[in-house]
Amino acid sequence: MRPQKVLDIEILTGLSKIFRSKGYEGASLKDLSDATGLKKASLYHRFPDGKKGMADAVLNHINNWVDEKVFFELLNTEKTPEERLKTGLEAVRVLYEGGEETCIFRALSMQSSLELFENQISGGMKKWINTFKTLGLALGFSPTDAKEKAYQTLIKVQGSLIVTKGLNDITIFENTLVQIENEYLDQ
Amino acid sequence: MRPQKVLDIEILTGLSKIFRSKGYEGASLKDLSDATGLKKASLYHRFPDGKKGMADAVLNHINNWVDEKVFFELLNTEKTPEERLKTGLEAVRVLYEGGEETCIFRALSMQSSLELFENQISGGMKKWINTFKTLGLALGFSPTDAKEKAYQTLIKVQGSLIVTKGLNDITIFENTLVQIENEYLDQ
DNA sequence: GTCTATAGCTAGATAGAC
DNA sequence: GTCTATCTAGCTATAGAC
Repeated sequence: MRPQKVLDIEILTGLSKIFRSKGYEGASLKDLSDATGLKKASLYHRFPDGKKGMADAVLNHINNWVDEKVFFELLNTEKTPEERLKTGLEAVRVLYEGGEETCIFRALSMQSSLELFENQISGGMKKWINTFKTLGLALGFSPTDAKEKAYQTLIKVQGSLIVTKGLNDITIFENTLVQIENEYLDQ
Repeated sequence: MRPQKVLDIEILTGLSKIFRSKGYEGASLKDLSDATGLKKASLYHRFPDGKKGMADAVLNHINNWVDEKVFFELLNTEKTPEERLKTGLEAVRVLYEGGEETCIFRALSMQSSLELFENQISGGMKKWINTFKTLGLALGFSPTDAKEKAYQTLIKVQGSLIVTKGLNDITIFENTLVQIENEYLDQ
């Protein structure tokens, strides 16, 4: 077999950059080709299902990253709940590059693309909520409060990313992360 | 002059439905034509700047609606601040059809379209924040708290709309509105 | 596995009749 | 003011050489 000119991880990084910034409809195969360094036909060789397959791969890649970096930290029982919160939110900061990057869920959840990716998006959001709920319980919240706090955490992260983009001000994202941490610890 | 087959308001309603659900790149002229009942060439007669002009008109239309229905209520000094909050949030509920509709800011703020509409989007968000800050002051918040509360209100509305779509559950939006109201009154 | 070349289609936009 | 017909460019996707 001929060696891969571009590594899988590099391809996923390039595809991710385009889908997250332009959305599904806004991402053209030319964009995806330029960002990966592979010609269109080569992308189709790697992803026989075409653009849909590329976005699926990006969603899985990011969901896996979040599993390993964010959720693993939040659930790592070798640390105190307070430490878990801190390192988990630090991973969230990295995931969104301090507010510079959008969320892939947001980028792929306009009507037409939401139909294609609803399982991965709703699954990812549910896992997010369940994980933060678990952390809330470890911090002493009641089940009801922990669940509500988890929803609010997801809502605030998503909302702050939107407002950060709209006002072109990454301090909004950063302030929100700090506020989330304080609210978990303040109770 | 030949009479308009379709009224301006009906056109704006149709265009708005498409742009809000599909985003700028995802909205085709065929979509826009079908939704308004006007053929493509007729749309170009009404909007000489084409698709960009149509989205501009939708943004202005919605910004005006929000001015008249949401901000007017929030600032209406003939009522108590508590009443203003209640009726203002009720208008927000109508704006997003209880969580069924997306926000036009969100729909038009992917990278490529954000460049086209950044002034209207950032202007609209700033006005939102200033108006809620004014209400917070009327409710007795300190300037710092009122400003922070206003940011959080915008963030929560935007975030709850994203999560509502992702989980296909409009109770998330509704719960968020109720929570916003309670937090303004609880202090 | 990657490429050039191209198919087939739809996009946004325009010309000109009525 | 609205329409049919059409233009060009770009789109997603595929064929087949290397």
